[in-house]
Amino acid sequence: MTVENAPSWLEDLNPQQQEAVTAELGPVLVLAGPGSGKTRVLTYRAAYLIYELGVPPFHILAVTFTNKAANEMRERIAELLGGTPRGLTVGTFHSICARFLRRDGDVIGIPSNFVIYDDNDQIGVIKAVLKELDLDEKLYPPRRISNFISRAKNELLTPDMVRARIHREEIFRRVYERYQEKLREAHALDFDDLIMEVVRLFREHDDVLEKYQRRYQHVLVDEFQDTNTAQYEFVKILGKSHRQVFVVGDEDQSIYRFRGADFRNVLRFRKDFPEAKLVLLEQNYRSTGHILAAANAIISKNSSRTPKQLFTQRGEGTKIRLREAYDETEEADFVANEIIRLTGEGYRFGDIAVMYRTNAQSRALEEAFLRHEIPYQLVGATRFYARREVKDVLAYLRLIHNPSDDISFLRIVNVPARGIGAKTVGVLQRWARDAGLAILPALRLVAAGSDSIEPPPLRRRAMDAVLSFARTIEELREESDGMPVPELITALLEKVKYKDYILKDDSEESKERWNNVLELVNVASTILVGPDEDPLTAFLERVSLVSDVDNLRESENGVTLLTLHAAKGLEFPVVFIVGLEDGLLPHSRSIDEPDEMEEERRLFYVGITRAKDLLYLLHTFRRTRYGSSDLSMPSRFLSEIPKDVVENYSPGSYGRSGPGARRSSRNWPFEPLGGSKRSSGGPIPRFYAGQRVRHPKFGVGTVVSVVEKNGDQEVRVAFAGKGIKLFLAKLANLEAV
DNA sequence: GTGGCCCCTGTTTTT
DNA sequence: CAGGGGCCAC
Repeated sequence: MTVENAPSWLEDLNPQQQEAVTAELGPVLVLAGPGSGKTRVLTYRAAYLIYELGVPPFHILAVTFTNKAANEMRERIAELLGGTPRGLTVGTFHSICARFLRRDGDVIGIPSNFVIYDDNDQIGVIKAVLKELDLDEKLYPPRRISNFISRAKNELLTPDMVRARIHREEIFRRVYERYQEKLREAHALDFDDLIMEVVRLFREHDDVLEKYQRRYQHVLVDEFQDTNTAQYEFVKILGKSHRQVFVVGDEDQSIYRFRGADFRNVLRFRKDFPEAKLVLLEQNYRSTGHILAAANAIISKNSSRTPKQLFTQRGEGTKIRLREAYDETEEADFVANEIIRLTGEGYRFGDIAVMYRTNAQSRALEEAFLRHEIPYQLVGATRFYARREVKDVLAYLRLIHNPSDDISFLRIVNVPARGIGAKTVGVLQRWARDAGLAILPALRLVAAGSDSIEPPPLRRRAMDAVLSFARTIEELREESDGMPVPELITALLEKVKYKDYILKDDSEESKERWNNVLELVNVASTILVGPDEDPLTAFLERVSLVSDVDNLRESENGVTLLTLHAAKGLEFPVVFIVGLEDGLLPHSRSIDEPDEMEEERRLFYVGITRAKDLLYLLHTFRRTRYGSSDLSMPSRFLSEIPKDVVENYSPGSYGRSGPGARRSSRNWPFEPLGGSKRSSGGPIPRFYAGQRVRHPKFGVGTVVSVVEKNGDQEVRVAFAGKGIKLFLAKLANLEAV
């Protein structure tokens, strides 16, 4: 098949896109810049295989990283072909692997009703292990250990394969070992296991591997630069026999290093599939010229990349609007006011996104939006599924589904309170462990009067409470078989009197909690269950594997608030990026590591390239972090943007020229925003406690305290009748009297 | 065993 | 600033 006789529906692709879509069978690597039609190429390729080459959809596997991307791909393919092709598999790495394991995991000892442990569950298991091994959480922080374990698993390393170089790593390794046993006992897998275990399944069982290779003769992968070693291996093994592997990615948008992603998998791919056809997509259909120029300038500073030069035919467009606000409150206010102004120009709220480096930054924005009555939707942050009440209900469901799930057992054994305290729980844990069983299954044996197990050493009262709890779960389990999940949730809420527990006072917070529980019932009723799936299994799996962006409703007319990470793959006519300060972007944790710095730069690049028409870049003069306010420096990345694509922007109605307008910094190539009165330069006065000073507005006062900060002084001055005011020596026009 | 208070600490990004 | 752990009083 060549481009010349391509069917008409390929005509809306540019030559490079066509080249990729109609590439001969065999491995294909598409390196696609932002906005160059990456997803389009992927969906057209799938459609092309089916429609032109007559490949049965059954033989196609398309893999993405988020459910949202998977759904989009499925829909777009359906649009092209006029209906969803039967048997086509589209899903995330995690959901696909979970499915494989439910079906075939038994040969490597994975029960088909396994639960998926999330982050918090993992920490819970690690803490339990630390207690068991009598290790101090202070010395061996669970968070670190979980990262350690995750990193190992992403590299496909089992505990015995991890080589510890220092004592501490050896401890981590042992915790990993015991952690893994505990997961197995609980019939649980964590996120990383889903991938790693499938790879193990494929490696250890040729027959299973061959079955999947025969089924999936075409493998398509989106966002290939985000794969970690385990995911790469998954793709490689599956494609080994037929080599029909079509991957699309962009090294410049690799922003998940911290969770094991390695964009060098692109290079590895070229080595493992040397015959791979390489296609570069450089034409950008999204952004205007100025925005693209900034993006190109930023990313070209990175050393490890395949040079690409994006171009657009959209014209130069509006210059980038750069602004400094005094602090995060003013920054948010500026964004809000500007959004209102833009809606007057015909933009809709839904056209606009505000992006930031850390979730904590969303707060100031939310507050401003509430004040200005701007509708918004927040992606991520305090996620619905992380809410306590939601997790409680899910723990009940998980325990019903899988009685060995000790983490869920521990979570709810005393929720609502039923007189089973920490001591009792401790006894139960030790007792079950010695018996080599999970807690609930062990209790079941006791309840059944089995003589294969000694009852736990508990007092009568505690024992009764525990057995009653076990019976409750057992009854729910019996009643629930095959029951639709919403009904099951309702039944269990009733049975354990969860509503009374949540609504024990009638605060707003309680009501909101209860609403969340009801929302969960609602979610359960919207989940699609396949014909051969158990409803509860399906529900729990969908819920475990949702990502933040999955919940983004594009149809809704609200401003989108999201992290730069969550923004990847999206586009908006108007984008605000806030908090462009050293320490935030680039993040302070990355500044002394060159590789990390390159990743921060890519993150900025991803943000910039989300914008179609208007891009606003904001930073503050001072920012409150961890409760205290510090002076901030503009992000060093800002100085990498060519000056001629930036407009120093100050909208008419909002022309404040606060202290932030003045700055002398080598980071700072841009003209200050107008209005500065204070002459720059000249010696900055030094102050000391007890000194008498004069302020132009407050008059004469006494210095109460002086704190040295970032080369400046924070001066507290008491004024008679006006209280104590805080100033920065460099800015406030304080003079010694 | 429960609930409340206080201190302390650790603060990135997430399937 | 906020979540968690430790400690205390019921």
